Amino acid sequence: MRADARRNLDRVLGAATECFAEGGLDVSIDEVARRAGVGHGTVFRRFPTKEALLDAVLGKEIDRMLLLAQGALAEDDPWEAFSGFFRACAEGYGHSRALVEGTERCRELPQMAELQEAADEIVRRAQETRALRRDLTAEEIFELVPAASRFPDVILDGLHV
Amino acid sequence: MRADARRNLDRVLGAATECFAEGGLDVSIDEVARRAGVGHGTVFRRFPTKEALLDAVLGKEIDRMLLLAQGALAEDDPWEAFSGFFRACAEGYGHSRALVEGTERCRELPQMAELQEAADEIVRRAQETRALRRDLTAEEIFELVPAASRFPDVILDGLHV
DNA sequence: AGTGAAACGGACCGAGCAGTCCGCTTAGAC
DNA sequence: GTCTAAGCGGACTGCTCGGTCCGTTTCACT
Repeated sequence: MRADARRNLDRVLGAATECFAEGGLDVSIDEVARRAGVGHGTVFRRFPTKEALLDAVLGKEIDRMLLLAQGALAEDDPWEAFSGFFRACAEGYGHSRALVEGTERCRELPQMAELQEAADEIVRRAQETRALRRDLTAEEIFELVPAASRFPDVILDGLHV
Repeated sequence: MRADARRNLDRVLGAATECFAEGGLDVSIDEVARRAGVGHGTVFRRFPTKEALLDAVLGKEIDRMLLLAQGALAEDDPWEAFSGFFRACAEGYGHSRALVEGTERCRELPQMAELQEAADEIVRRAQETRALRRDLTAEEIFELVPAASRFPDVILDGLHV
C-alpha cells in the first residue's frame, strides 16, 4: 500500500469517526471527505458504500469497548467491575451520536459476538454476588446505557439490589 | 370550512401521527399523503412546510400529556402522582418514535410551557415528601423518560429515595 | 339545475444525496 | 532521471425529497 494512500485512509477514518460522533449517521460523505481533506471519490475507493464506512467506524468503537470489558473481567469485585464497565459504556455513548443511532447496526458486526460474551460474563458475576438485580438479562441491562450517559448514578441505583 | 376539506385535514393529521410514530421524523410527506389517501399537494395546502405538520402532530401529543399531568395533580399521594405520570409519559414515548426524535423541537411549542409547569409541580410535591431524590431537577428527571419506556421499574427504583 | 368559489392532486422544479468514471498526478522501484 | 501503476478528485448521473403551480373536480348555496 502506498504511503499517501495509507495516510488518506487514516484521515478518512478519523474524520468519519468525528463527523458521525458529532452529527449522527446522516452526515454526508461529502462532509466527511471535506473534513478529511480529500475528494469524496477517495472515500468511495476505500469504502464502496456509506454503509461500509459506517461499519468500519462502529467496528473500531466496538473494539474499544471490548478492551474495556476485558479490563473489567480482570477486576476482583464483581459489582465494581460491572459498574465501572457500565459507566465507561455510558460515557462512550455520551460522546458519540454514531453509537446511539447505530446500536441496531452494531448487532450485526463480527466483533459484537465477543463483546456480548464478555458483557454477559460481567453481568453474570455481579448477579451471582446478589449486588445486581436478577430480573434483567445482560442485553436488557445494556439497553439502559444511553440513559446512563446522562445520569449514571440514578441508573446504577436502580440496578443495585 | 368545507366538509371535504375538514375530512381530509383530519385524515392527514391522523396519518401523519401514525407515520411519524412508527417511522420517525424522516418519513416523507408522500408517505403521509398516501396513507391519508390524498395527494401530497393537499398536505402542503394545510401545512405550508413539513415542519408545520410536525409541530401540529407533536402539539397534539403534548396536549395529551398535559391532560395526564393535570390528572396527576389531582391525586392525593405525591409519590403515586409522580410515578403514575412518569410511567404514562414513558409509555407514550414507547409508542411514538416522533416523540423520541422530536423532544428538542417540542421544547419550542407553545403548549410546552404549561406542561413544564405542571411537571415541575408534580416533581416538587414528590420531592417535598422525601419520596423522590432531590439532587435532580424536574427537567433532568424527565430526560430519563425514554429509558423508562422499556424498564420503568428500574428507573423508578433509581429515583425513589 | 346552475354557478362560483373552494378544494383537489399530480406534473413539475431545484437541492442534496450516494455512488461512478475518467483524465490527471504522484509515489517509489529501477 | 525515467517510467508505470497506483492513487487522486471533481465532474457527472440518477434518485428522493420538500415545496410550487395550475387545470380539473367538487361542494354548497340559491
